[in-house]
Amino acid sequence: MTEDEFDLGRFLPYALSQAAEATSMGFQKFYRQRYGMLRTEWRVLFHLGRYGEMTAKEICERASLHKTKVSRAVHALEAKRFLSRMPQKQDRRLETLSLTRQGVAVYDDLYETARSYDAALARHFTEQEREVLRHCLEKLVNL
Amino acid sequence: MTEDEFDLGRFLPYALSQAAEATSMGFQKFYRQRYGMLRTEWRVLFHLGRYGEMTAKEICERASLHKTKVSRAVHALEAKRFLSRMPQKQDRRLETLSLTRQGVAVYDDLYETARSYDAALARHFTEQEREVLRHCLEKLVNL
DNA sequence: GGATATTAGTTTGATTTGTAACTAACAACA
DNA sequence: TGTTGTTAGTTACAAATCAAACTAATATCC
Repeated sequence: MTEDEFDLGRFLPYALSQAAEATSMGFQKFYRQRYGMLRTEWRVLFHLGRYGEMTAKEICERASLHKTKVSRAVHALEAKRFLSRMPQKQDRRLETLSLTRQGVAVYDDLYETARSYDAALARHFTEQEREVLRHCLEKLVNL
Repeated sequence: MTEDEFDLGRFLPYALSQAAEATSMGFQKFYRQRYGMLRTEWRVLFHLGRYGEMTAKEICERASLHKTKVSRAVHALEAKRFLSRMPQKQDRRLETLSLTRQGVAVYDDLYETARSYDAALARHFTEQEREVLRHCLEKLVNL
């Protein structure tokens, strides 16, 4: 293959999708098998566990998720008793979402799982490679 | 944030998904708006345009796509008259797929578009960063 | 106060995806 | 030949996603 050949593997959106797919699938089985959760549910749970209680709106912004996705994830997490809602007095459109005791336990478990899953991935790269990778990905997201 | 803090942005599957999402959305509008194509259709079209005629099975393998996805994309591309099928004499389960003249024109257009889209992304990074990025993504896919 | 516009969140219907069962053709081997 | 197994591709049904319309509450402006 000459230097000039433009191949799918060199097309950044494709290469990123494939890598994202590969690594996400590996982690997905934890939250799916253990807790029957979907990807959006895991993200919402993570945000609440990591940053504390907040409204659905705030989750949308922080996680760059559409409000319908968040709405459904919140319902699903509520049905699993991982999350509870508390209407705000001063603005009854808003509800403060927070994890239940059980939700916190699930978060703790998945947090540690994510951490070691990530560490296992990181082991394939040098510190310098990780730096560059992180930097590139961040730049692409905020592009 | 301390060095020890493990954040979503540092979780590789998440960072990759976000970056993939961001870059894919940008390119998606070309094949969607111009040709009403879905992502899988674009990938199938690309494979046929780039590597020449082949069977659905071969596309599945090369593109790491499930056979139902390919089946549906092939039907869609056929409906758009971008692709035609030619049953094989020696094994009638197989059909050789190839792009029509129109399909080739679409491929040529999207190929050039992808090339310049990718070049635009690449401009944000140094040659060294691109190398590391490419290397890391490839490793993650074959992990 | 009352009309109009925003905002948070939900619901609905259409599109897309995933999973598993299915069909048709071929292969292997008694 | 006939039985059993495999393979390529399709179909059918359930699950998930997306966009747009909707509801209820608040804000704005006259």
